[in-house]
Amino acid sequence: MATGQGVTEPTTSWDPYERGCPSRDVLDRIGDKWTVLVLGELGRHGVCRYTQLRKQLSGVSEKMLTQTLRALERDGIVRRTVYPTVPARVEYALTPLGQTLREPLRALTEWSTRHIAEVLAAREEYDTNAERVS
Amino acid sequence: MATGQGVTEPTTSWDPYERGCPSRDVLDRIGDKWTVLVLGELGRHGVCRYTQLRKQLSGVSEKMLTQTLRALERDGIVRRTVYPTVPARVEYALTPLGQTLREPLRALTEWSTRHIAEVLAAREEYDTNAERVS
DNA sequence: CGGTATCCTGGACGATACTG
DNA sequence: CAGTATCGTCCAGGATACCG
Repeated sequence: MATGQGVTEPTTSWDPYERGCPSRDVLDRIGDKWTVLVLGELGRHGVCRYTQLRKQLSGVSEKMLTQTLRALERDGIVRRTVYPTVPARVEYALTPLGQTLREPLRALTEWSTRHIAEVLAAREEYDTNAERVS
Repeated sequence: MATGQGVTEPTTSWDPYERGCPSRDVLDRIGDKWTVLVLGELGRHGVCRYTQLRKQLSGVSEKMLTQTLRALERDGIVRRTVYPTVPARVEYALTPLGQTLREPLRALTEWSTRHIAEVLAAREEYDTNAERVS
């Protein structure tokens, strides 16, 4: 919704990837497999180390966890702090910008938990009717 | 964030795809390329015909538009009405459930437009520092 | 007008091995 | 401990052609 809002002529035809679209940028980031889960852990625990995150998000590969964290760091949403001990110790935390993302994500998560039952019911009905036809 | 909230033991290790996760379901849907844009059009115009949507979302292929609309219909978020005239006339609109999605999506869109400048600035700084290193 | 059907490609994602 | 490097797979998404 409202992807074109406040950008340029919302009522005119418009390719989201031609001009820069803020919502597209953000959705491309949070739409991937692990970003929201990582933000969730950082939101709950405040500060997390790499291995800690790996354990919380069981199933994430090292490659994807690193990639996700790097992307978030690059976007200024997560801060990465390296302590030059041996062995190295790295801590991840939300930046102030990252904190501001919590509320909109919470809204979306709340919608999900509140309405998932309706969605699943609709899905089942749709599939049932489809098989009546075939 | 909060992907595991209210599901099962948020503090325990957990693979988002093993058990059903409402947030994953929803993110998988709205994270794709066209869903949010389609919902935006339907939110603004109330009722849209197929070709109308195609023109608004320039760049969308027939396949993807149909696929996106079908998925939303299956989830009970969009209602599809066929008028058996010749040639056929099909109208799409948000269901009541779809209406409730507007607010959380609006929150996310507003975050995007409000903070995109900070994100882009962070990105540029990150890339600049990276190239200093290499 | 409002779609299906088919083929194809790039990139997201995962598995595994290795390293400062 | 916290990664990097490499390879392989799968599928979202696009191009094109055809249809009731």
